Amino acid sequence: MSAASFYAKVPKHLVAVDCIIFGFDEGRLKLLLIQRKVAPMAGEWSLVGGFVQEAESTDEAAARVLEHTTGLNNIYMDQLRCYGDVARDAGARVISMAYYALIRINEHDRPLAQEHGAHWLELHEIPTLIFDHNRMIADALKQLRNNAQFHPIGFELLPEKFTLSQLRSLYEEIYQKTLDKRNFRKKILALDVMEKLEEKDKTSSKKGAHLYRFDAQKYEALQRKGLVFEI
Amino acid sequence: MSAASFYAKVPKHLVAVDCIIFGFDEGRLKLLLIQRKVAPMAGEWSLVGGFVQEAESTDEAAARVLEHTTGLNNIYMDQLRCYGDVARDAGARVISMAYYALIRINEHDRPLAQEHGAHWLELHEIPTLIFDHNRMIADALKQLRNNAQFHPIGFELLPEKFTLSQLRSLYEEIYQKTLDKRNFRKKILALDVMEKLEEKDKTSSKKGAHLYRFDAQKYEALQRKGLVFEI
DNA sequence: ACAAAAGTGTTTTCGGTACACCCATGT
DNA sequence: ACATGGGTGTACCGAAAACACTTTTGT
Repeated sequence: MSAASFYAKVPKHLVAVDCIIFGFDEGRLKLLLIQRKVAPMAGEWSLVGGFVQEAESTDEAAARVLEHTTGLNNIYMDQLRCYGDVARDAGARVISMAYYALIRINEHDRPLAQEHGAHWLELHEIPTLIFDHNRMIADALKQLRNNAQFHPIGFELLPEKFTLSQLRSLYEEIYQKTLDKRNFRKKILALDVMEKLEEKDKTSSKKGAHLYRFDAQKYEALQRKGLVFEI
Repeated sequence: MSAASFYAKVPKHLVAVDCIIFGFDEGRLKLLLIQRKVAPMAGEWSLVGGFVQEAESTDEAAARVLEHTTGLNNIYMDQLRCYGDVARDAGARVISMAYYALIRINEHDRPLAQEHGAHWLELHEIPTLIFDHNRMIADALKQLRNNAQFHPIGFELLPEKFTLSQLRSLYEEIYQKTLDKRNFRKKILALDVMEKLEEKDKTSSKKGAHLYRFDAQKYEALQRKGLVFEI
Protein backbone atom coordinates (compact mmCIF):
# COMPACT_ATOMS: atom_id res chain seq x y z
CA MET A 1 0.00 0.00 0.00
CA SER A 2 1.37 3.39 -0.92
CA ALA A 3 1.61 6.21 1.56
CA ALA A 4 -0.98 8.20 -0.35
CA SER A 5 -3.66 5.52 -0.18
CA PHE A 6 -2.77 4.80 3.45
CA TYR A 7 -3.90 8.27 4.41
CA ALA A 8 -6.65 8.59 1.80
CA LYS A 9 -9.24 6.37 3.45
CA VAL A 10 -9.05 8.03 6.81
CA PRO A 11 -11.86 10.35 7.93
CA LYS A 12 -11.01 13.98 8.64
CA HIS A 13 -12.28 16.14 11.45
CA LEU A 14 -12.96 19.71 12.36
CA VAL A 15 -10.43 20.67 15.01
CA ALA A 16 -11.08 23.65 17.23
CA VAL A 17 -9.09 25.44 19.88
CA ASP A 18 -10.82 26.94 22.89
CA CYS A 19 -9.00 29.32 25.20
CA ILE A 20 -9.55 29.69 28.90
CA ILE A 21 -8.09 33.14 29.45
CA PHE A 22 -7.28 34.05 33.04
CA GLY A 23 -6.64 37.54 34.31
CA PHE A 24 -6.14 39.02 37.77
CA ASP A 25 -7.65 42.37 38.62
CA GLU A 26 -8.88 44.11 41.73
CA GLY A 27 -7.71 41.14 43.77
CA ARG A 28 -9.85 38.70 41.84
CA LEU A 29 -9.20 35.98 39.29
CA LYS A 30 -11.24 36.64 36.17
CA LEU A 31 -12.01 34.86 32.94
CA LEU A 32 -12.52 36.35 29.52
CA LEU A 33 -15.75 35.03 28.07
CA ILE A 34 -17.71 36.07 25.04
CA GLN A 35 -21.30 36.49 24.15
CA ARG A 36 -21.35 35.09 20.65
CA LYS A 37 -22.36 37.50 17.97
CA VAL A 38 -22.63 34.89 15.23
CA ALA A 39 -24.63 31.76 14.62
CA PRO A 40 -24.73 29.04 15.73
CA MET A 41 -25.64 29.82 19.32
CA ALA A 42 -25.59 33.59 18.84
CA GLY A 43 -26.11 35.35 22.15
CA GLU A 44 -24.88 32.40 24.19
CA TRP A 45 -21.88 32.61 26.47
CA SER A 46 -18.80 30.79 25.33
CA LEU A 47 -15.06 30.55 25.59
CA VAL A 48 -12.96 32.29 23.01
CA GLY A 49 -12.30 29.79 20.26
CA GLY A 50 -11.64 29.11 16.62
CA PHE A 51 -10.72 26.41 14.14
CA VAL A 52 -7.29 25.10 13.34
CA GLN A 53 -6.32 26.08 9.83
CA GLU A 54 -4.26 24.15 7.28
CA ALA A 55 -1.06 26.06 7.68
CA GLU A 56 -0.83 26.43 11.45
CA SER A 57 -0.08 24.18 14.37
CA THR A 58 -2.65 23.78 17.11
CA ASP A 59 -0.49 25.92 19.40
CA GLU A 60 -0.33 28.61 16.74
CA ALA A 61 -4.08 28.46 16.29
CA ALA A 62 -4.58 29.04 20.01
CA ALA A 63 -2.14 31.95 19.99
CA ARG A 64 -3.89 33.44 16.94
CA VAL A 65 -7.29 33.19 18.58
CA LEU A 66 -5.96 34.81 21.75
CA GLU A 67 -4.35 37.66 19.86
CA HIS A 68 -7.45 38.18 17.76
CA THR A 69 -9.51 38.84 20.87
CA THR A 70 -7.00 40.56 23.16
CA GLY A 71 -4.36 42.04 20.87
CA LEU A 72 -1.71 40.22 22.91
CA ASN A 73 1.01 37.95 21.63
CA ASN A 74 3.85 36.11 23.28
CA ILE A 75 1.61 35.05 26.11
CA TYR A 76 1.91 32.15 28.52
CA MET A 77 -0.33 29.44 27.13
CA ASP A 78 -0.44 25.77 27.84
CA GLN A 79 -2.48 22.88 26.56
CA LEU A 80 -5.17 21.82 28.93
CA ARG A 81 -6.54 18.73 27.25
CA CYS A 82 -8.46 17.45 24.28
CA TYR A 83 -12.23 17.27 24.32
CA GLY A 84 -13.05 14.70 21.71
CA ASP A 85 -16.52 13.28 22.34
CA VAL A 86 -18.45 12.68 19.15
CA ALA A 87 -21.46 14.78 20.08
CA ARG A 88 -19.86 17.47 22.24
CA ASP A 89 -20.59 20.23 19.73
CA ALA A 90 -24.24 20.52 18.80
CA GLY A 91 -23.50 21.80 15.29
CA ALA A 92 -21.01 19.27 13.97
CA ARG A 93 -18.45 16.74 15.09
CA VAL A 94 -15.67 18.97 16.35
CA ILE A 95 -12.61 17.85 18.28
CA SER A 96 -11.49 20.65 20.55
CA MET A 97 -8.11 21.32 22.10
CA ALA A 98 -8.46 23.52 25.13
CA TYR A 99 -5.67 25.91 26.08
CA TYR A 100 -5.40 28.10 29.09
CA ALA A 101 -3.69 31.45 28.98
CA LEU A 102 -2.48 33.78 31.70
CA ILE A 103 -2.45 37.43 30.76
CA ARG A 104 -1.76 40.75 32.40
CA ILE A 105 -5.24 42.11 32.33
CA ASN A 106 -4.13 45.71 32.07
CA GLU A 107 -2.04 45.14 28.99
CA HIS A 108 -4.77 43.80 26.76
CA ASP A 109 -6.69 45.77 24.17
CA ARG A 110 -10.00 46.47 25.89
CA PRO A 111 -11.78 48.04 22.92
CA LEU A 112 -10.78 45.13 20.70
CA ALA A 113 -12.07 42.65 23.27
CA GLN A 114 -15.33 44.55 23.51
CA GLU A 115 -15.77 44.49 19.75
CA HIS A 116 -15.73 40.71 20.04
CA GLY A 117 -18.34 40.69 22.74
CA ALA A 118 -15.80 39.72 25.37
CA HIS A 119 -16.33 40.33 29.08
CA TRP A 120 -14.21 39.71 32.15
CA LEU A 121 -16.15 37.72 34.69
CA GLU A 122 -15.19 36.65 38.17
CA LEU A 123 -15.25 32.95 38.88
CA HIS A 124 -18.50 33.10 40.82
CA GLU A 125 -20.21 35.04 38.02
CA ILE A 126 -19.65 32.46 35.31
CA PRO A 127 -22.89 31.61 33.54
CA THR A 128 -23.81 28.41 31.76
CA LEU A 129 -21.73 28.23 28.62
CA ILE A 130 -22.25 26.39 25.37
CA PHE A 131 -21.25 22.75 24.87
CA ASP A 132 -18.72 21.47 27.39
CA HIS A 133 -17.14 24.86 28.06
CA ASN A 134 -18.07 24.90 31.75
CA ARG A 135 -16.26 21.61 32.15
CA MET A 136 -13.24 23.05 30.37
CA ILE A 137 -13.17 25.93 32.83
CA ALA A 138 -13.40 23.59 35.79
CA ASP A 139 -10.51 21.54 34.39
CA ALA A 140 -8.49 24.68 33.69
CA LEU A 141 -8.92 25.92 37.26
CA LYS A 142 -7.73 22.62 38.63
CA GLN A 143 -4.76 22.75 36.27
CA LEU A 144 -3.98 26.35 37.20
CA ARG A 145 -3.97 25.43 40.87
CA ASN A 146 -1.71 22.46 40.29
CA ASN A 147 0.70 24.32 38.07
CA ALA A 148 0.89 27.50 40.10
CA GLN A 149 2.13 25.52 43.06
CA PHE A 150 5.27 24.25 41.36
CA HIS A 151 5.91 26.63 38.51
CA PRO A 152 6.42 30.38 38.53
CA ILE A 153 3.38 31.11 36.43
CA GLY A 154 1.66 33.43 38.87
CA PHE A 155 3.89 36.24 37.65
CA GLU A 156 2.22 36.03 34.24
CA LEU A 157 -0.94 37.39 35.81
CA LEU A 158 0.64 40.36 37.57
CA PRO A 159 2.02 43.58 36.15
CA GLU A 160 5.72 43.36 35.41
CA LYS A 161 6.45 45.22 38.64
CA PHE A 162 4.45 44.15 41.64
CA THR A 163 4.49 44.25 45.41
CA LEU A 164 4.72 41.23 47.66
CA SER A 165 1.24 41.98 48.90
CA GLN A 166 -0.12 41.77 45.37
CA LEU A 167 1.68 38.50 44.81
CA ARG A 168 0.35 37.06 48.03
CA SER A 169 -3.18 38.16 47.32
CA LEU A 170 -2.92 36.47 43.91
CA TYR A 171 -2.00 33.16 45.49
CA GLU A 172 -4.69 33.62 48.11
CA GLU A 173 -7.18 34.02 45.30
CA ILE A 174 -5.88 31.02 43.36
CA TYR A 175 -5.94 28.72 46.37
CA GLN A 176 -8.96 30.34 47.99
CA LYS A 177 -7.30 30.52 51.36
CA THR A 178 -5.46 33.13 53.34
CA LEU A 179 -1.70 32.84 53.55
CA ASP A 180 0.38 34.01 56.49
CA LYS A 181 2.12 37.22 55.52
CA ARG A 182 5.45 36.49 57.18
CA ASN A 183 5.66 32.89 56.04
CA PHE A 184 4.79 33.85 52.49
CA ARG A 185 7.48 36.52 52.31
CA LYS A 186 10.03 34.18 53.85
CA LYS A 187 9.27 31.44 51.36
CA ILE A 188 9.13 33.45 48.18
CA LEU A 189 12.20 35.53 49.04
CA ALA A 190 14.17 32.41 49.97
CA LEU A 191 13.60 31.09 46.44
CA ASP A 192 15.48 34.10 45.14
CA VAL A 193 13.71 34.34 41.81
CA MET A 194 12.79 38.01 41.95
CA GLU A 195 14.69 41.22 41.62
CA LYS A 196 13.95 43.78 44.31
CA LEU A 197 13.59 47.23 42.81
CA GLU A 198 14.40 50.56 44.46
CA GLU A 199 11.02 51.90 43.41
CA LYS A 200 8.10 51.81 45.75
CA ASP A 201 4.42 51.55 45.06
CA LYS A 202 2.49 54.02 47.14
CA THR A 203 -0.95 53.42 45.72
CA SER A 204 -2.08 51.24 48.56
CA SER A 205 -0.20 52.53 51.59
CA LYS A 206 1.38 55.66 52.92
CA LYS A 207 4.63 53.94 53.67
CA GLY A 208 4.90 52.45 50.19
CA ALA A 209 5.80 48.89 49.31
CA HIS A 210 8.87 47.79 47.42
CA LEU A 211 8.28 46.63 43.88
CA TYR A 212 9.71 43.36 42.65
CA ARG A 213 10.20 41.86 39.23
CA PHE A 214 10.36 38.18 38.30
CA ASP A 215 13.84 37.30 37.09
CA ALA A 216 13.94 34.40 34.64
CA GLN A 217 17.70 34.07 35.00
CA LYS A 218 17.44 33.65 38.74
CA TYR A 219 14.74 31.06 38.20
CA GLU A 220 16.98 29.11 35.85
CA ALA A 221 19.76 29.24 38.42
CA LEU A 222 17.35 27.78 40.96
CA GLN A 223 16.51 24.96 38.61
CA ARG A 224 20.14 24.24 37.85
CA LYS A 225 20.66 23.77 41.57
CA GLY A 226 18.03 21.03 41.31
CA LEU A 227 15.64 22.96 43.52
CA VAL A 228 11.96 23.19 42.87
CA PHE A 229 9.93 26.37 42.90
CA GLU A 230 7.13 25.78 45.35
CA ILE A 231 4.59 28.09 46.92
CA MET B 1 -24.79 33.00 8.44
CA SER B 2 -26.36 29.64 9.01
CA ALA B 3 -24.84 27.00 11.20
CA ALA B 4 -24.21 24.79 8.21
CA SER B 5 -22.20 27.36 6.29
CA PHE B 6 -20.38 28.37 9.48
CA TYR B 7 -18.83 24.93 9.66
CA ALA B 8 -18.62 24.34 5.92
CA LYS B 9 -15.68 26.60 5.15
CA VAL B 10 -13.46 25.18 7.86
CA PRO B 11 -10.59 22.88 6.91
CA LYS B 12 -10.63 19.35 8.27
CA HIS B 13 -7.73 17.35 9.58
CA LEU B 14 -6.49 13.83 10.02
CA VAL B 15 -6.48 13.14 13.74
CA ALA B 16 -4.39 10.31 15.11
CA VAL B 17 -3.96 8.77 18.53
CA ASP B 18 -0.58 7.44 19.62
CA CYS B 19 -0.24 5.28 22.71
CA ILE B 20 2.71 5.17 25.04
CA ILE B 21 2.14 1.80 26.68
CA PHE B 22 4.04 1.18 29.89
CA GLY B 23 4.60 -2.19 31.49
CA PHE B 24 6.67 -3.41 34.43
CA ASP B 25 8.46 -6.71 34.22
CA GLU B 26 11.57 -8.23 35.74
CA GLY B 27 12.02 -5.11 37.80
CA ARG B 28 12.13 -2.85 34.78
CA LEU B 29 9.81 -0.31 33.21
CA LYS B 30 9.18 -1.24 29.61
CA LEU B 31 7.45 0.26 26.62
CA LEU B 32 5.51 -1.49 23.90
CA LEU B 33 6.82 -0.35 20.53
CA ILE B 34 6.18 -1.66 17.07
CA GLN B 35 8.20 -2.21 13.98
CA ARG B 36 5.79 -1.07 11.34
CA LYS B 37 4.78 -3.69 8.82
CA VAL B 38 3.02 -1.28 6.48
CA ALA B 39 3.97 1.75 4.45
CA PRO B 40 4.72 4.52 5.03
CA MET B 41 7.87 3.98 7.06
CA ALA B 42 7.62 0.17 6.99
CA GLY B 43 10.31 -1.36 9.16
CA GLU B 44 10.72 1.76 11.29
CA TRP B 45 10.11 1.78 15.02
CA SER B 46 7.02 3.59 16.17
CA LEU B 47 4.47 3.95 18.92
CA VAL B 48 1.23 2.06 18.61
CA GLY B 49 -1.22 4.37 16.90
CA GLY B 50 -4.23 4.82 14.67
CA PHE B 51 -6.68 7.34 13.33
CA VAL B 52 -9.77 8.69 15.01
CA GLN B 53 -12.87 7.48 13.17
CA GLU B 54 -16.16 9.30 12.62
CA ALA B 55 -18.15 7.51 15.26
CA GLU B 56 -15.71 7.39 18.16
CA SER B 57 -14.33 9.87 20.63
CA THR B 58 -10.58 10.39 20.84
CA ASP B 59 -10.52 8.48 24.12
CA GLU B 60 -12.38 5.62 22.50
CA ALA B 61 -9.96 5.64 19.59
CA ALA B 62 -7.03 5.31 21.98
CA ALA B 63 -8.73 2.45 23.83
CA ARG B 64 -9.49 0.71 20.54
CA VAL B 65 -5.90 1.00 19.37
CA LEU B 66 -4.65 -0.35 22.69
CA GLU B 67 -7.02 -3.30 22.60
CA HIS B 68 -6.19 -4.03 19.00
CA THR B 69 -2.53 -4.53 19.88
CA THR B 70 -2.72 -6.01 23.37
CA GLY B 71 -6.17 -7.60 23.64
CA LEU B 72 -6.75 -5.58 26.80
CA ASN B 73 -9.67 -3.33 27.60
CA ASN B 74 -10.67 -1.33 30.63
CA ILE B 75 -7.14 -0.12 31.05
CA TYR B 76 -5.79 2.96 32.80
CA MET B 77 -5.20 5.52 30.06
CA ASP B 78 -4.77 9.23 30.24
CA GLN B 79 -4.27 11.97 27.73
CA LEU B 80 -0.72 13.13 27.51
CA ARG B 81 -0.98 16.05 25.15
CA CYS B 82 -1.64 17.07 21.58
CA TYR B 83 1.12 17.16 19.01
CA GLY B 84 -0.14 19.50 16.36
CA ASP B 85 2.77 20.85 14.35
CA VAL B 86 1.96 21.18 10.68
CA ALA B 87 4.86 19.08 9.44
CA ARG B 88 5.24 16.60 12.30
CA ASP B 89 4.14 13.66 10.16
CA ALA B 90 6.17 13.21 6.99
CA GLY B 91 3.27 11.70 5.05
CA ALA B 92 0.48 14.19 5.63
CA ARG B 93 -0.71 16.85 8.01
CA VAL B 94 -1.78 14.78 10.99
CA ILE B 95 -2.72 16.11 14.41
CA SER B 96 -1.90 13.53 17.02
CA MET B 97 -3.26 13.07 20.52
CA ALA B 98 -0.86 11.08 22.63
CA TYR B 99 -2.18 8.84 25.40
CA TYR B 100 -0.24 6.88 27.91
CA ALA B 101 -1.44 3.56 29.24
CA LEU B 102 -0.36 1.46 32.20
CA ILE B 103 -0.90 -2.25 31.79
CA ARG B 104 -0.14 -5.43 33.67
CA ILE B 105 2.36 -6.85 31.30
CA ASN B 106 1.51 -10.45 32.12
CA GLU B 107 -2.14 -10.04 31.30
CA HIS B 108 -1.75 -8.93 27.72
CA ASP B 109 -2.08 -11.13 24.68
CA ARG B 110 1.53 -11.76 23.69
CA PRO B 111 0.82 -13.62 20.41
CA LEU B 112 -1.51 -10.84 19.30
CA ALA B 113 1.10 -8.22 20.10
CA GLN B 114 3.71 -10.17 18.17
CA GLU B 115 1.44 -10.38 15.14
CA HIS B 116 1.46 -6.59 15.13
CA GLY B 117 5.22 -6.45 15.29
CA ALA B 118 5.17 -5.21 18.88
CA HIS B 119 8.12 -5.58 21.24
CA TRP B 120 8.67 -4.68 24.87
CA LEU B 121 11.76 -2.55 25.23
CA GLU B 122 13.42 -1.20 28.34
CA LEU B 123 13.82 2.54 28.55
CA HIS B 124 17.52 2.46 27.72
CA GLU B 125 16.91 0.27 24.68
CA ILE B 126 14.55 2.64 22.93
CA PRO B 127 15.66 3.30 19.36
CA THR B 128 15.00 6.33 17.23
CA LEU B 129 11.33 6.32 16.37
CA ILE B 130 9.40 7.91 13.54
CA PHE B 131 8.22 11.51 13.60
CA ASP B 132 8.07 13.04 17.09
CA HIS B 133 7.49 9.75 18.90
CA ASN B 134 10.69 9.96 20.94
CA ARG B 135 9.55 13.32 22.23
CA MET B 136 6.18 11.82 23.12
CA ILE B 137 7.91 9.13 25.15
CA ALA B 138 10.03 11.66 26.98
CA ASP B 139 6.90 13.67 27.80
CA ALA B 140 5.07 10.54 28.90
CA LEU B 141 7.86 9.55 31.27
CA LYS B 142 7.81 12.98 32.85
CA GLN B 143 4.06 12.75 33.20
CA LEU B 144 4.24 9.24 34.66
CA ARG B 145 6.73 10.42 37.25
CA ASN B 146 4.58 13.39 38.19
CA ASN B 147 1.36 11.40 38.38
CA ALA B 148 2.76 8.38 40.19
CA GLN B 149 3.80 10.59 43.07
CA PHE B 150 0.33 11.79 43.93
CA HIS B 151 -2.01 9.21 42.44
CA PRO B 152 -2.21 5.49 43.06
CA ILE B 153 -1.43 4.55 39.49
CA GLY B 154 1.58 2.38 40.22
CA PHE B 155 -0.79 -0.45 41.06
CA GLU B 156 -1.93 -0.50 37.43
CA LEU B 157 1.49 -1.82 36.47
CA LEU B 158 1.69 -4.62 39.04
CA PRO B 159 -0.17 -7.92 39.15
CA GLU B 160 -3.37 -7.69 41.16
CA LYS B 161 -1.59 -9.31 44.10
CA PHE B 162 1.89 -8.07 44.81
CA THR B 163 4.45 -7.88 47.58
CA LEU B 164 5.72 -4.71 49.18
CA SER B 165 9.13 -5.43 47.70
CA GLN B 166 7.66 -5.49 44.21
CA LEU B 167 5.84 -2.24 44.86
CA ARG B 168 8.96 -0.59 46.17
CA SER B 169 11.07 -1.78 43.28
CA LEU B 170 8.46 -0.34 40.91
CA TYR B 171 8.77 3.09 42.49
CA GLU B 172 12.55 2.78 42.54
CA GLU B 173 12.42 2.12 38.84
CA ILE B 174 10.03 4.99 38.12
CA TYR B 175 12.05 7.51 40.10
CA GLN B 176 15.42 5.96 39.33
CA LYS B 177 16.54 6.07 42.91
CA THR B 178 16.66 3.64 45.79
CA LEU B 179 14.08 3.99 48.51
CA ASP B 180 14.64 3.08 52.15
CA LYS B 181 12.83 -0.18 52.83
CA ARG B 182 11.53 0.72 56.28
CA ASN B 183 10.45 4.23 55.41
CA PHE B 184 8.69 3.01 52.29
CA ARG B 185 6.72 0.36 54.17
CA LYS B 186 5.83 2.80 56.90
CA LYS B 187 4.56 5.37 54.41
CA ILE B 188 2.56 3.13 52.13
CA LEU B 189 1.02 1.15 54.99
CA ALA B 190 0.09 4.34 56.82
CA LEU B 191 -1.94 5.43 53.79
CA ASP B 192 -4.09 2.35 54.32
CA VAL B 193 -5.08 1.84 50.71
CA MET B 194 -4.19 -1.81 50.39
CA GLU B 195 -5.66 -5.02 51.69
CA LYS B 196 -3.16 -7.41 53.27
CA LEU B 197 -3.80 -10.97 52.14
CA GLU B 198 -3.10 -14.14 54.08
CA GLU B 199 -1.33 -15.60 51.07
CA LYS B 200 2.41 -15.35 50.74
CA ASP B 201 4.58 -15.15 47.68
CA LYS B 202 7.53 -17.51 47.97
CA THR B 203 9.01 -17.05 44.53
CA SER B 204 11.68 -14.64 45.68
CA SER B 205 12.48 -15.73 49.24
CA LYS B 206 12.39 -18.77 51.44
CA LYS B 207 10.53 -16.94 54.14
CA GLY B 208 7.84 -15.70 51.78
CA ALA B 209 6.40 -12.21 51.57
CA HIS B 210 2.82 -11.22 52.25
CA LEU B 211 0.76 -10.34 49.23
CA TYR B 212 -1.26 -7.14 49.13
CA ARG B 213 -4.02 -5.89 46.91
CA PHE B 214 -4.93 -2.28 46.12
CA ASP B 215 -8.32 -1.44 47.59
CA ALA B 216 -10.18 1.28 45.69
CA GLN B 217 -12.68 1.68 48.52
CA LYS B 218 -9.94 2.37 51.02
CA TYR B 219 -8.45 4.88 48.62
CA GLU B 220 -11.77 6.67 48.33
CA ALA B 221 -12.01 6.76 52.11
CA LEU B 222 -8.59 8.38 52.20
CA GLN B 223 -9.72 11.02 49.73
CA ARG B 224 -12.90 11.72 51.64
CA LYS B 225 -10.73 12.46 54.65
CA GLY B 226 -9.11 15.12 52.49
CA LEU B 227 -5.77 13.37 52.57
CA VAL B 228 -3.52 13.03 49.58
CA PHE B 229 -1.91 9.85 48.40
CA GLU B 230 1.79 10.56 48.20
CA ILE B 231 4.78 8.32 47.71
C1' DA C 1 24.51 -24.05 59.14
C1' DC C 2 23.94 -20.69 56.10
C1' DA C 3 22.14 -17.87 52.52
C1' DA C 4 18.58 -14.73 51.12
C1' DA C 5 14.92 -11.88 51.45
C1' DA C 6 11.18 -10.29 54.93
C1' DG C 7 10.10 -7.68 58.53
C1' DT C 8 10.56 -4.28 62.33
C1' DG C 9 11.57 1.15 65.77
C1' DT C 10 13.99 4.88 67.21
C1' DT C 11 16.53 9.11 66.78
C1' DT C 12 17.67 13.17 64.35
C1' DT C 13 16.85 16.74 61.23
C1' DC C 14 14.47 20.02 58.72
C1' DG C 15 10.83 22.46 56.92
C1' DG C 16 6.07 24.21 57.91
C1' DT C 17 3.16 26.66 60.72
C1' DA C 18 1.61 29.72 64.18
C1' DC C 19 1.96 33.97 66.07
C1' DA C 20 2.46 39.98 67.55
C1' DC C 21 4.71 44.05 67.31
C1' DC C 22 7.23 48.18 65.31
C1' DC C 23 7.90 51.23 61.06
C1' DA C 24 7.13 54.85 57.74
C1' DT C 25 4.29 58.21 56.01
C1' DG C 26 0.16 60.88 54.23
C1' DT C 27 -3.64 63.06 56.04
C1' DA D 1 -1.72 62.21 66.38
C1' DC D 2 -3.46 58.59 64.14
C1' DA D 3 -4.71 55.40 60.64
C1' DT D 4 -3.01 52.34 57.16
C1' DG D 5 -0.56 48.90 55.12
C1' DG D 6 4.66 47.41 55.12
C1' DG D 7 7.93 44.90 57.18
C1' DT D 8 10.25 41.70 60.57
C1' DG D 9 11.90 36.88 64.09
C1' DT D 10 11.13 32.97 66.97
C1' DA D 11 9.30 28.88 69.07
C1' DC D 12 6.96 24.61 68.28
C1' DC D 13 5.54 20.58 65.92
C1' DG D 14 5.28 16.89 62.77
C1' DA D 15 6.92 14.60 58.81
C1' DA D 16 10.98 12.83 56.42
C1' DA D 17 15.32 10.73 56.57
C1' DA D 18 18.94 8.01 58.43
C1' DC D 19 20.10 3.89 60.27
C1' DA D 20 20.99 -2.21 61.82
C1' DC D 21 19.41 -6.17 63.49
C1' DT D 22 16.21 -10.34 63.94
C1' DT D 23 13.15 -13.75 61.62
C1' DT D 24 11.95 -17.40 58.60
C1' DT D 25 12.82 -21.23 55.87
C1' DG D 26 14.61 -23.85 51.75
C1' DT D 27 18.74 -25.87 50.51
